[in-house]
Amino acid sequence: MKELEKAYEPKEYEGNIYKKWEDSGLFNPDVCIEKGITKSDADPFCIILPPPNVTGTLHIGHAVMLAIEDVMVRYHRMKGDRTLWVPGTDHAAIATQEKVERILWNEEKKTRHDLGRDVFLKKVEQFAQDSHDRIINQAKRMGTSLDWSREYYSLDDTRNLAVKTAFKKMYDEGLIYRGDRIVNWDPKMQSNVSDIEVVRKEEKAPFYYFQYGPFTIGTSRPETKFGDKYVVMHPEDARYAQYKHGDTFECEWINGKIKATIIKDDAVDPEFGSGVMTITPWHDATDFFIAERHGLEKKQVIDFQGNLLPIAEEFAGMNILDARPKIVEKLKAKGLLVRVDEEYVHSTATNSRGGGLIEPQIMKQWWVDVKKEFVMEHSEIEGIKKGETMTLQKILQHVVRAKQIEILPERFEKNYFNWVDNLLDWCLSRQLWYGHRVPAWYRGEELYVGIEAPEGEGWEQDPDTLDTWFSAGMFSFSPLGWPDENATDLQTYHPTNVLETGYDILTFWVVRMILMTTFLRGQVPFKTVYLHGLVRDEQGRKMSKSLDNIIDPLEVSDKFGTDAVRLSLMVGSTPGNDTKLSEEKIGSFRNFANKLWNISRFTLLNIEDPQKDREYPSAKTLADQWILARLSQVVKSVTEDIESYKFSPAAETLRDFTWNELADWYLEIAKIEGNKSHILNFILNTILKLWHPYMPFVTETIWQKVYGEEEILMGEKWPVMQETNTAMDTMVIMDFMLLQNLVTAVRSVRSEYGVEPGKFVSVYVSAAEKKAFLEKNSETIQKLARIEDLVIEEQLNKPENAVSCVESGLEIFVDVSGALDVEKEKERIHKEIAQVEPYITGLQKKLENQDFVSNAPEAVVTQEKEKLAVAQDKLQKLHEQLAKL
RNA sequence: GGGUUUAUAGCUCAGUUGGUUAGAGCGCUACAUUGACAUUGUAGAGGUCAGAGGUUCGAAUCCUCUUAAACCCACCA
Repeated sequence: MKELEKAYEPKEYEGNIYKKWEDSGLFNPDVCIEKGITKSDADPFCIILPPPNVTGTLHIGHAVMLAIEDVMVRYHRMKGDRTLWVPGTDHAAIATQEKVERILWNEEKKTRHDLGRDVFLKKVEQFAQDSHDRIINQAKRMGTSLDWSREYYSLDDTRNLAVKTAFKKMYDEGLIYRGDRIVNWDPKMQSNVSDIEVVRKEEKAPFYYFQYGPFTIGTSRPETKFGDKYVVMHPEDARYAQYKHGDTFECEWINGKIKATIIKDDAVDPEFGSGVMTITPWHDATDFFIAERHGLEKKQVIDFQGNLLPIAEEFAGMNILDARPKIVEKLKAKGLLVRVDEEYVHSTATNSRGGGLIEPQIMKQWWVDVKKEFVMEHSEIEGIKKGETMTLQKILQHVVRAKQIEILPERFEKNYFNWVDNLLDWCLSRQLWYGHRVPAWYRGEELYVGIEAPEGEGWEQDPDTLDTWFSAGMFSFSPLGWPDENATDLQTYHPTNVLETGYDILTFWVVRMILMTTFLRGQVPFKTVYLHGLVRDEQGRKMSKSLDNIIDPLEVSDKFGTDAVRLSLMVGSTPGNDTKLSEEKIGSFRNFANKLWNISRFTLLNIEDPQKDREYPSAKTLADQWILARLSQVVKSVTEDIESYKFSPAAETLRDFTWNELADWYLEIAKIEGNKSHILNFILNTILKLWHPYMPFVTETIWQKVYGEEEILMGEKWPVMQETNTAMDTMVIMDFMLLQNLVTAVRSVRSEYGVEPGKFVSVYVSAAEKKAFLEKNSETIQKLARIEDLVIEEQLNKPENAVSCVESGLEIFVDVSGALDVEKEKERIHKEIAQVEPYITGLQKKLENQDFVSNAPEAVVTQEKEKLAVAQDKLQKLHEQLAKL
């Protein structure tokens, strides 16, 4: 006979199990088809793993993503779908380059410019490779059933071809243009960054009011004011009605007299400050757009290092932060400083990577025009026809509004539309070195955009690289073989089924994926977006190095087992909401994994000849009928929950069934009734399959111990839902509940009277019409409740020295042999009466209410009547018992 | 300034379209333990569902307002 060790030790098995999965080839759907596990014409199910950045290691957030996706993938594979989960990593241009630059500075006090582009890139590549290897190992440790044969890197040759092809196609269509626009320049990083990469931080800074001709203007940035020669106010502002748009005046300013022009524009908030401002179009986005609207001159004041240009005269060459107080000093000396608000709070823009202070600059950059019209060349999108005129923005709005893409939870659609409805052109180019080069070449005034360098001498490639999200925008199809439109994977698996990712990158990534995919392929990238929440520490704080509250997924996997970690990340969390994680929580799932192990251990000791494919077992006893009825309900409910992305409820249903019903009741009864080999085999077989997506290691380990090492659970078929007689099941479940209630009632009395757990008692039951039923199950009841003599009659009198109670319509008398305490009993019965009486009164009132009786559905009224009858019966019996004391 | 979310037992959370005497896990209390499992079992205590109104025969659930916390967006000169 096979036997399991006493406790489940994850460390002993996890490594081998993963290797066995890998060796089996079953992560690859083609192998599943070859081996006959999946039918070649089965429905495809595909998820592209959101590729982790090669900036370091996987954190707990990655673990959530891996766990949820692995549940879906393992479920669909077992269900028989042609299931593909594609792994990859992302070069994360700015994040990776910043990290390597920081290391370079800390270790060698060198900048990237000291090394030069080629040498620096070699260093980044090495760093990326190391990170990649670490990440892959970590992902494997989490038990992920990713098809490693299809792994991609966002910067590899195939993806580079995809990027160049996409860029050219969008350029040829006029959707990509090169132009001078204001960008977020990071002088520290020496690159522009996109709006979403900028974080704003609140800061208290002096706010200065200066006299500017007849006006008072306010600013927290005096150093930008050298070139200011336009003064802007709201056209409706009555205070300044006397000034006309285009009027000019002379006034004294920082470095002498200037000529200023009056501009009326409704971008000015009359409530703010004096309602008048001067503008610096080169270094402020709002000002830039005002200048654009009125065709005003723009002048650069600050250079790309963050120092003042010659326009600042005596301040030229100074860093802006050093110059600021000196400029204020000078204006004060000239009598132009009106007042200073020292309590002013505003927010400053910094680069989310590296923390550099953003200085807006006007620069020539590459952009995606989201509002330009173009003709759809190809469309499989419902509601958009081939040949129809669209804009990128309109497509983005359409596909979600028309439910071509479902966002879960639904409320994030609001975020999506908030973003998409206010969409601005997308700045593609970065002055970074690590990334896809812009596929553009220049020769004098000539510009060429293409896949390869143009023919002829003297062409120079654009030194800039592309925003990481440009390549990431193609991740639903570039990992499947695009631009080869005939690639089998692309044909089979696109559009993919689910994009599962954190809600924090909805706008970063999801929007860009939809944009790129709909334009380039005329398809949506995925049908469903499932957004998980962030994992926080037990106090709800973000995990960070400085708080030292980081839970490392591998560390806790070592300690508690990977299955426990996976479960703890899924149970108790709902899509779009953050979850709190603690080691205690993980520990409780470690306990559960061990429980499942011991359930299996017990089962194994009680079955002869374990076989995995047996016909549906027949039930011999009530308990058998009950557990099978419950099992099929559980199969149904778990299947439906997983299908509808309710991963936590599915696991909770399973856990409650496994622990509270199977282990606590059925296995105990199996010990009494005996001879349950076939049915135990069937139940074990089914729950191992049901648990497999959540806890792949422990279930696979048990499976191989039970059925042999050549067997692989991950390739098994998902349990089928049995055709059941619902009415019968309900009756069986009700009957079993009566048995449970009786047993629990007796145990409760025993506990209350301090009857020693080992001691047997006598119990008398007035069972009315349930007499025959209870007699049939008397042995089970006796053993479960430690009853020596169990007397069951339709109606019997309370024996001497017995404690009585009423449960499910039964009157139960427990002989506590002399320990009966009449006062205590009176008190107990009074307490119960006090509980039932208001309940009855409530129900009576409800049923006397004509509005209720006429308005409520009949079923509800009937139900309430039944409740009342049961409660009244109970009350009556309680009174009788009281009288007999 | 606009928007979103959260508020249910000491803690972490369930509670599907309004109809349960409001549930689970952890923790807590008492008792038990060499027979699958102390990573356990049995029994139990613990909640005016943030507050105030309203709709309804009926509200934890729908509406309005208030309070508290978290987050996102915005052209805070």
